Amino acid sequence: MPHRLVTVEPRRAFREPGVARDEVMFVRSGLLSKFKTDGAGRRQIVALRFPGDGILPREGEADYGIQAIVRSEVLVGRAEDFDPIVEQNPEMAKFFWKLTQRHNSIGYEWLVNCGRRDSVARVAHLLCETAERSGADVLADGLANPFTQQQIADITGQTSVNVNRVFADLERQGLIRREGKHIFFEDWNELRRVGSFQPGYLQ
Amino acid sequence: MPHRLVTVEPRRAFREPGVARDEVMFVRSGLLSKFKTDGAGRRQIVALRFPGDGILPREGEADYGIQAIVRSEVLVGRAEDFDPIVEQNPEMAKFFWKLTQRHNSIGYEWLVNCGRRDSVARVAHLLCETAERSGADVLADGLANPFTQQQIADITGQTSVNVNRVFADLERQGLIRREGKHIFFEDWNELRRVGSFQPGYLQ
DNA sequence: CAAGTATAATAACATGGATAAAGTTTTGGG
DNA sequence: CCCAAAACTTTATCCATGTTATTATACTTG
Repeated sequence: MPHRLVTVEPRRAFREPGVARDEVMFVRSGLLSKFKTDGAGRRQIVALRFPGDGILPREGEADYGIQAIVRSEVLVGRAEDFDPIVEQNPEMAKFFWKLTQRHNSIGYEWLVNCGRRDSVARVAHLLCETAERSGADVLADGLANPFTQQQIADITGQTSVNVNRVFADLERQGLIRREGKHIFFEDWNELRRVGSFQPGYLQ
Repeated sequence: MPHRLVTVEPRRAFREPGVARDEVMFVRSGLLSKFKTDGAGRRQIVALRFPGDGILPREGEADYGIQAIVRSEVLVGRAEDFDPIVEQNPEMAKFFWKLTQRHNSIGYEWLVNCGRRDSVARVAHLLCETAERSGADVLADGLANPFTQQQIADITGQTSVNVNRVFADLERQGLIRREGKHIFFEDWNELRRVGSFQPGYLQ
């Protein structure tokens, strides 16, 4: 399938919401976010795309924008090239179907996170999920936290001020330890408990 | 495709979360909800299924439960019968693909709703979305509100006490009028504005 | 029809996070 | 290497929403 490799820098939106798009994207390295804004312009990050994840085409204009969390390499192809491949290849179709279902499950869990958990639990849950999805051996090496506190706020539906408080809290409780942007999990089990993180939804 | 017609009563869970399922369902009439619970047992409704919507099978156990909002007629088939039909029929595949994308978009919008809007806006937004999805001529006839206030709380991530306050508020502001469970939209445009409801995401 | 249960409405009180403002540290582009 | 911009941190204040409780009303079901 014809495609080009694009390096996406964080800090500027890579794709704006509300613009017609007919692209397929695959994350090769880095981390992308999908975001929307409410009427008053406040941003909500609605999904993350790790390496191996794709951003599949939509008919009409996409209602979300795309922004890199860290510098990312993205393979970009055209929907018209992608669609027939999936149509003619049942294994492909199945693969993307499962991927979409996985993203769906994560979306449901995020809704529970925003709707029903307090701020500490939300951040704890996000840290656990990110640790799992990043594929690193977090117990040994910790997590190279890719997010700014504002981004964590945009994911968990809070303000950056409160995220800062929550981090201080988690550290004071001895659940995490921070060295710069690196996070070590001092008490993984307790962090999971606090965030009521049950990784089953990641399948 | 072989299937059976099931009448689902509200008030009891139709399917519990965390149980293996290999069913496809199609809503013929009524209204279903998908729900999850956080660690502390607090419920979050993560999706609604109106007539014409389907609930497609997942591999492994479903992490969500299903409960009817109102008495519903549901066609239930088996995943093993459904899958080959979709695989062999590109138009079918395309139809379900689009349906899934629509549900996805709605999920993103719900996340914005829970994460970034205040309680009045959340309820206003839900009312607008429900009015649109129900397909009724809401300007003329209003909406036969299918939800309890507790269910609205479970959708919008609040408590039922606060939902009650919000309804009183919307009524006092002259945006809606209630007669029993029926809601008349006295100022649809203002309600849309308050909920920052942009129906584009419904496609 | 009676009894039990869910829903709705309202009140009083508690509190988690928002908001605002300002200072400090880190980052990255030129 | 330096400077400007971004990110982080902290404090003070306040209000929107949670919590808990009570009562009235309307369903459901035996």
